[in-house]
Amino acid sequence: MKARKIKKGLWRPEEDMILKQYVETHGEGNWAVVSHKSGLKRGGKSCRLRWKNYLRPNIKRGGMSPEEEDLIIRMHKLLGNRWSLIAGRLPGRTDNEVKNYWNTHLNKRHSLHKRKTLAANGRHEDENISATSATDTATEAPTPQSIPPPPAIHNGSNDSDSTEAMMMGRKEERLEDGERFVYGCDMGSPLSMPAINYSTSVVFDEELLVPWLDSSAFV
DNA sequence: AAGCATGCCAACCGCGGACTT
DNA sequence: AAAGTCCGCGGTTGGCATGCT
Repeated sequence: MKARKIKKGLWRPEEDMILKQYVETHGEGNWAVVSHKSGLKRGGKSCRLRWKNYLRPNIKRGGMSPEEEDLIIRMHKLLGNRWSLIAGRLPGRTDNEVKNYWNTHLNKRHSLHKRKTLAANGRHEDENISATSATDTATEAPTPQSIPPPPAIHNGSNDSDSTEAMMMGRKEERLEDGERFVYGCDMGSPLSMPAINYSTSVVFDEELLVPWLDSSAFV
């Protein structure tokens, strides 16, 4: 069969217009078909990315507000590099934007703060980390009262959480019993179990956390 | 003014999971 | 059940803009 030549690199305004018009007319989904039928010489993945990150309605561009920044920091502390999950809590922001913002602004700031804190406390950085997680760069203490409590009772019928539940349940973050996550974290969140020292770790049930994250209370 | 270094961000790549045949 | 395809994710790279020497 004849392989189409795939164009790469920056998108031109004409290409944006074509893709936008096509998606608005035919809808999202099946990006391989979109790229073919719209006449764009782009791969399906490229079309999808461009639409999702730039052309979609309600995309928010520009600098992050302090509130957004704070939310990113706190979410990253909880979730690690789950950019799509974090972006889901920031209306109009994309995972790519959140990821870039973290890598260019917050990550640097945090490692600096981390070094200062460790030097001041004179303790080992891995101390009190109870389980493997992707939160290796997150150490700064957020404002405890700003995080809403998780739901008290698990709603078992909430199947809209399946995607996040699947992601949250990735094996590398599961403990031996497969039931709970324990993240090294020094935040004083209501998530913490009463018996646990707030300054050392946060413990929560996956089944509780996922619907909680999915609730609008966090936005 | 020119060359180099650094910062930033858009886009690509590879992988894994879900879905379809 | 197996193979193929699609989709979405996180990591990484390329290139432009800006600052510094």
